[in-house]
Amino acid sequence: MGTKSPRVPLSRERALATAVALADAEGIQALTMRRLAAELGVEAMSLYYHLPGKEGLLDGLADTVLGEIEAAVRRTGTIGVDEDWRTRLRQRFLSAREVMLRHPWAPALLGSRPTIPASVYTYYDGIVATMIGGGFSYRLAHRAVHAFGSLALGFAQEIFRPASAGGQTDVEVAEADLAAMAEALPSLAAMIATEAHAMSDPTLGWCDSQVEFEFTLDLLLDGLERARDRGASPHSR
Amino acid sequence: MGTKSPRVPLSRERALATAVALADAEGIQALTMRRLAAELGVEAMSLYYHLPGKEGLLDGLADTVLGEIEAAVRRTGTIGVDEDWRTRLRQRFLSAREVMLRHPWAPALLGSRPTIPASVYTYYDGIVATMIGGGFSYRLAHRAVHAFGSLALGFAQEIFRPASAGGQTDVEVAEADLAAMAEALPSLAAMIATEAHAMSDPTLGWCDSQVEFEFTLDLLLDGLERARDRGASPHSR
DNA sequence: TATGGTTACCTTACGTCGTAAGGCAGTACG
DNA sequence: CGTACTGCCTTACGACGTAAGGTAACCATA
Repeated sequence: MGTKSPRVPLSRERALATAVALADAEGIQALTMRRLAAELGVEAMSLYYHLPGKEGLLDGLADTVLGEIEAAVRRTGTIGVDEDWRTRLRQRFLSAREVMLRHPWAPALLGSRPTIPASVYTYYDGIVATMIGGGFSYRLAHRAVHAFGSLALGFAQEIFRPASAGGQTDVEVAEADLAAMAEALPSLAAMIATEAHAMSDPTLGWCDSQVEFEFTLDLLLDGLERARDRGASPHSR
Repeated sequence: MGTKSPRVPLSRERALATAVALADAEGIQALTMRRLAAELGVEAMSLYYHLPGKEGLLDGLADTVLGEIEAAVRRTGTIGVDEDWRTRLRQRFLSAREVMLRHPWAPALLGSRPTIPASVYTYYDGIVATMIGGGFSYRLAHRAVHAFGSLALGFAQEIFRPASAGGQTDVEVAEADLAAMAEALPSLAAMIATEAHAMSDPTLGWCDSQVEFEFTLDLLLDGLERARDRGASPHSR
């Protein structure tokens, strides 16, 4: 023992791991630069050599959580590869939920990032890939992504936001470097390309969130009505 | 002319209205006590005579937004009274969405309140009442409330939260003063009473969020599968 | 008309936050 | 043997929420 002098020399990874632990233990509001530094046996300003600032720390937290989710998905996924789309999606969402229950602050954090983290796109790429593999059209996969909403990652405000309130971000990401994302996010890129191409009115952008909202609404109302007429649970087949 | 001396003497209502306008115009992060006071031609500490503090201000904002929603619901609702449950729910959700689009900060605000505002319960009471009137069981109405999730008010983290992470709030509200809420929220109270009574394992509380989550998941997957097999939109009938 | 209390606003100040600016030891390499 | 760089530290600034207490206007009562 001898807790003086940083034997482990402090790094972005160590800082992020400690930040996750601190947020888990005492809530996200306890996660301040000074407090995190103290937890690491260090002064606040030292963190700035490994993190670009508080916002950068939060972005790193978001990526860390998404990484946990991907790891959990892969873990349960390896048991039965080549499952059908339905069990694959179920595994994905249930794994995500498990991780989110471990980190109750994570959904709000993801929803509060001013720009959507790349790891979130990766996550959605997996969803779209699964659906395309399950025989869904790109259009329906797109609608499904909206319909899942908060089931997927526990937050959902973006459904209400018309693509970052100004035709920025989403649309720009899509149109500007669609080619660049094609390799990292093949399914998502293909979906966006297809949807943008099929758009009747291109002035609206490739995604009319009002239409998606109503689609989801009808999907749920239909399902509930059917459940009412049958008696209890879903599982139509 | 003559901007000096408060001709309008400042009040909770004026403060809240100005706060909404400020958040709309410059984002929720611009809403500080000093800034809001300046907007009202007053010093920061003067606000404390009409509001209990920053948290109280945010609670007031939440209630204000919910009030706007209820007003919008009533406005569209008066056109065709005695509609069926489906159009009534559609009107409700679309009205809520309209209001949320006017106040993009509102979903995150609602999701961040440490205790759920009473006006939110009122809103959900209306949903349950409509569903019961539409021939749904209390059980199914309960599941529907979970399934709607972020469709209803644009936020959804509570689905991931096991009743405020400790068996507090929700359950306590339910069991402690269930009788007290019965008059203000008759449908919600009846639903909770019924569900709590039908609970097989009372140690879990009256609501197992994992079960609700999986119900919603299957509801969506069923609906999407049906949409895939048919070709396009929902509307089964 | 004088007086004491209440109301509504203000001033000052404290502790906490994120972080800019710069200091100062070690280590690495010419 | 410098000397430049790295990694951590100290100090300080402005903005935040708000506790404590001051002050001026109003208003009922004597």
